[in-house]
Amino acid sequence: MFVRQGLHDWNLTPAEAARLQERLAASLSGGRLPSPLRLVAGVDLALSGRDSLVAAAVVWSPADSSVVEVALARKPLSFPYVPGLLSFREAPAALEALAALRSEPDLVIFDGQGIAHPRGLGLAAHLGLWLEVPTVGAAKKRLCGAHRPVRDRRGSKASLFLGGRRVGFVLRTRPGVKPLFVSPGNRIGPAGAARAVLRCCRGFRLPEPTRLAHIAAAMAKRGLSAPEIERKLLS
DNA sequence: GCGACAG
DNA sequence: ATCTTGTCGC
Repeated sequence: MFVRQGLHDWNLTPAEAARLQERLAASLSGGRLPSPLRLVAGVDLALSGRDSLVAAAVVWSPADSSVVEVALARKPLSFPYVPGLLSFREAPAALEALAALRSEPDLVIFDGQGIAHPRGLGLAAHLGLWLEVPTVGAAKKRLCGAHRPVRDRRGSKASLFLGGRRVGFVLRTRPGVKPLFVSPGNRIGPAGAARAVLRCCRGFRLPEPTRLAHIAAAMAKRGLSAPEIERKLLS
């Protein structure tokens, strides 16, 4: 899919990275949920060995719940894991995998926060600046923000507030399991982000695009080749 | 100083 | 995230 180039460098110090986030957050925009939603991409990464990351991008079709395409990318680790600076660690590999996709998804879901971030620029929001389609963050844990309890029914949600502003929703994608922290990345709003994620859920806690990307990344980590992984996911 | 802290 | 055994439930 189309990915912008050269917005800024990734090899920065933690202090520089935090300052850059505050500056970039100002360029984020809202928007409506694309309709129809034909193809949705999901991205997830896994540690490959002790010094590299493998990113997996899976394109999925909501219409028939089928996998359309899988792309992988492996990059050496160049940034430590620091809460709040996750994008600087995962973005290079994630962007490379997305750029390798032949199809053009209408939306991309990431395993992490969108604008529900201390400086308003979580993984999905940051990466959204390189893409021309809406991005959504669907994290398994809370990074920041406060919310009311969420009822135990599929689709139930509670607004996630940060600094007096609603930055997303805590969404129950499935009864009996912990809710997801959904927040818009770029080119979409909180409601659209939550609707998109719920629309991609098929009985599991995680939306299919991200769930499948997680499986693909885990297989790549174990040494399986891209063709083998795609073959297994397509079946 | 004491918690909280995406993956 | 990753390290790890058994265990509860459909």
